[in-house]
Amino acid sequence: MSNTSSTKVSVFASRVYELTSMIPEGKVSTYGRLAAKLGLKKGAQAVGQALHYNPFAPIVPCHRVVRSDGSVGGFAFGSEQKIKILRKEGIEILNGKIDLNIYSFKQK
DNA sequence: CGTGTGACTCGGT
DNA sequence: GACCGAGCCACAC
Repeated sequence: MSNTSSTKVSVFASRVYELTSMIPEGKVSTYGRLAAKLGLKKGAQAVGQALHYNPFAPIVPCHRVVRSDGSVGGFAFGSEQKIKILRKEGIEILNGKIDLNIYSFKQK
């Protein structure tokens, strides 16, 4: 996903997609965690925007990124869809919330 | 270059 | 638990 020649998307966004695409199936990550990996411990919102503008919508598993409190957060195609997909991947969602203690994907 | 906005997060009420 | 306000960051105007 690295934009080598053209600058369709910002470098920041490219990194976000890269990190997002490496999330394994059945696991999830949070906006804040991705931001931290980019060196922006408080740029969770910026990460969220990058995913919102996500030109790789179906390619990048942006649905595996949720809020730090376990809420599914948002989704370009609607949070309902997001939940559906996550459940399909084997993630159990109770009350629109995900058990981060079980499904959170932490990589160093 | 200043402002507003949002798929965020945290702390207080 | 829900609502609110403040802080942070990238991006569009």
